[in-house]
Amino acid sequence: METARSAAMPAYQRIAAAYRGLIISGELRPDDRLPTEHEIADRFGVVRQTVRTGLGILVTEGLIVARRPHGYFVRRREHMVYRPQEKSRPRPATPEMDRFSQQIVAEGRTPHQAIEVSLVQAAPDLAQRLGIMAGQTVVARRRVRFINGEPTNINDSHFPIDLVKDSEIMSPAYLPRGTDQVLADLGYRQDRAIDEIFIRMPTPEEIHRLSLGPGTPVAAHYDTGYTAAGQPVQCTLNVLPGDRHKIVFERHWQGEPAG
Amino acid sequence: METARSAAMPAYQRIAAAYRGLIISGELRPDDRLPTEHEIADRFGVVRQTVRTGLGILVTEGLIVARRPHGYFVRRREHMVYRPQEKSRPRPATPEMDRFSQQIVAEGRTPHQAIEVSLVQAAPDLAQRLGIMAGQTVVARRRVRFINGEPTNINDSHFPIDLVKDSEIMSPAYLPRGTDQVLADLGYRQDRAIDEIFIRMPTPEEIHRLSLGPGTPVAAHYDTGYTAAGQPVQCTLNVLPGDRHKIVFERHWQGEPAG
DNA sequence: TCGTCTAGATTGACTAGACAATGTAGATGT
DNA sequence: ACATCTACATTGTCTAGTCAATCTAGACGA
Repeated sequence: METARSAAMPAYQRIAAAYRGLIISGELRPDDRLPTEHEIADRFGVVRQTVRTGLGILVTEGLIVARRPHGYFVRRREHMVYRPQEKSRPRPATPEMDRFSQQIVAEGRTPHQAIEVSLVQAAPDLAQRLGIMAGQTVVARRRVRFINGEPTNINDSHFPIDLVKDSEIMSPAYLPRGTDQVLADLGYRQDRAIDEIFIRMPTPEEIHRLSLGPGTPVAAHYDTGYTAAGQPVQCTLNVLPGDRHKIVFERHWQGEPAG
Repeated sequence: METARSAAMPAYQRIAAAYRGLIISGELRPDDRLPTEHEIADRFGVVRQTVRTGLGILVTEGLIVARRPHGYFVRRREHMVYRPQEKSRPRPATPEMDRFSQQIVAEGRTPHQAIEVSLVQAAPDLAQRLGIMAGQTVVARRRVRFINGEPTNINDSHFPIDLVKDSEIMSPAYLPRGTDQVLADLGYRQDRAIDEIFIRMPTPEEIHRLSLGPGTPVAAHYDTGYTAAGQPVQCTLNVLPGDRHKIVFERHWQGEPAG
């Protein structure tokens, strides 16, 4: 268990570096157990608290998890593919499922979602994207999507209330047509969207809704849809935990043809 | 921002929640100073170590930074816009600058980059994307991009050595044409790319190259380019610190025209 | 056999200190 | 006036414990 720069680094960092190395090199594999805090403390000649500080780093890096009273285990991660581009393709003709559910079923897994509709005051970030004043009322369709019973991502759609009041969008029921089609039928067909993705640590609310462990960063994906006239008509915030997703899209070259 | 569950929550979480609330609500603004650990300890009736645990959470969430011996400060963040789509547009006719530098100069800031070329053995993730065996040699053009003297992102391009040996790509000099054009001139014109974005905490190497503070997640953006024949010819890993970037792209609807 | 209870191992939270490291501001000396 | 030094406040690292919470495996009992 060599430690590189041993002398210069504080003990807790040496401990973190040692086990990080074992994990990255593959010597410790997913679901493998680390020694107990007491054992590590003895090996490195420090007290338990120092070990905790070191392992705490690896926990916040998302490399290990603590399971009391079993010990620390190397974390396993598998990524669901998230394709923002798919949203602007015509929806396949299976009106009883949205794209998310279709993809999950195609992967042989079981989707589930709970929709909740509420009226909220637009936070500044949302208001700016929807072109309204902060604090104005918007309709929020908030949902957490589950795969095999586990919360996987957040999908909160927001609409200016003037556009959708009295429409189906106000109903917490699942809309087979999709909200984009409902908006189109109301005369607000979208033909352009701007996607913005921020990388950050989750808020406590997000941690709660997604049952996130510590050390899990998220991507916050704002999808703002515009009509041909340039009016923003919806803004959806997708929150994707980093340990459960990869974002994938494809590009084809514009300009002179290949040859 | 009520603290809810106050009684049930451990003290260090109450402390974190309290100051998190002050920051999110805007009561504490960027660059504002928090009370000292001792003061907070007195206010909450705990010892300093408990305060440190609580503030440590906010540090790893990226909300505050500690500056010794001045105290804790609310972190300021501004995002550089990262547009993966731009890469597949024809390059504007300013051969002395790449797209990154062009964008930065247009924003009135000063770009800088240091390129380093080396031969490395392909790690499994890279090998898979380039369609070669893990451990085979690839050419790596590694660079850290700076804005106003501060490291901002990592851009490491990788090429199978057979394709580029003896070409300009082996030179650590800046290539005005761009590596894509060099590849095209060698007969490997790309016409398609797959983008994959992972959200995770940075490795120690990335922390070092980018001088990242604690609590900064990154987006790891793999850009793999293919020829018309479907052969992967380059794989670039961009590492974007979450506190300095937002990823932006735009979609236009396919399917029936708007109306 | 089957359920229940208990002891034990392990992580979680916290106390009460000590000393080190690091900038700053003020004191000091020339 | 200027440079240098020093005291100090603050965070960083670490020790040495205590008690709580949680889950398991094995003992025990009906």
